[in-house]
Amino acid sequence: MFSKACEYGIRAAIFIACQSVQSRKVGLKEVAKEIDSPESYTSKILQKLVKNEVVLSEKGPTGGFSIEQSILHDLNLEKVVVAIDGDQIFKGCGLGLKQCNAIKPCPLHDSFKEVRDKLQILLQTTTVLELAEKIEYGLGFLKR
Amino acid sequence: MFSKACEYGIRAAIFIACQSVQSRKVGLKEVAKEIDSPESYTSKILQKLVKNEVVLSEKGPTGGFSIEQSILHDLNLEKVVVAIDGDQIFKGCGLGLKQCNAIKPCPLHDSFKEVRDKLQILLQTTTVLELAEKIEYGLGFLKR
DNA sequence: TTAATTTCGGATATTTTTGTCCACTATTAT
DNA sequence: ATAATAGTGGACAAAAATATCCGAAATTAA
Repeated sequence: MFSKACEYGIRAAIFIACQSVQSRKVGLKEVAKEIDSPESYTSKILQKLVKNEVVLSEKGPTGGFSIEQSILHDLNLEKVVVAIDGDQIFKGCGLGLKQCNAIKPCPLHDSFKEVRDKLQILLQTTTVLELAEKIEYGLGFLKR
Repeated sequence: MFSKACEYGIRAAIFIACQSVQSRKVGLKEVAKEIDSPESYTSKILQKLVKNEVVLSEKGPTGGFSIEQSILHDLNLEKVVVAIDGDQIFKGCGLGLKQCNAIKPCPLHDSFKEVRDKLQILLQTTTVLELAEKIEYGLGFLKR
């Protein structure tokens, strides 16, 4: 469904959020360890999230990644996904046609659109903060 | 959502079905042309469909691909997708955890499962034949 | 039987995705 | 100032997905 990069990106965002609610910054090593992802690759993905202003980064000792409170309070999963994978997952044709719309649809267009839209709404209405809280309460896990 | 291979595979199955309802076999070249896919790669995908008994192939002149009537009448998209991409799309964790279930779920588990299940039901309840008919009636297209 | 045609299967090539490495810059504490 | 620390950015490597090629096997028609 999502690319590996996107999966790591979502997990990372949730973990950073967990720490940010406690005003703690986290380093790359800790992120990679806690979400069980390859460190160097995770670094690239975090850079994307920084560029897209989802995550904040600070260099130097005492540096690390965090999510600003103002951002954290309306950061949904869609923003994270789009920052990494783009929006093709919401717009692309299920059967891979370059163009596919109501006027000239693939034979699966209508019903596939329903699933796609449901996914998009799920991502729009799910916040990173809410998932971070699940982790805190031990109701969800980021590895294994 | 689906791999490129799977997209080609579904389109190919639909096109072959179109011809099979008229008791016509089709060659690789025609399939690739009509669904706008790379010929050699399509050949590999068709081999998979043959191995999985979705499609029938005959060698030699007058040979080609077809779908048996008996199979055509209860061939849903799920079978085609599983033949090519396997069932990970229905079972895999949205956030990429190796194991993710109700007992130890990722924080997105429940809501993601809904979307995944909706997709699976869509594929189970959609038949290749029904899509082929859409093509016949000009209500759907396999290229562009 | 021979020639033509069509799929099969293995080897190979290309492209994209995933993953690693390292020198560089910024920042902090001493 | 200096040394240590942490993210950045670019080059590179490995793996997977996508795509091509070609000889072999099967089948048909002449």
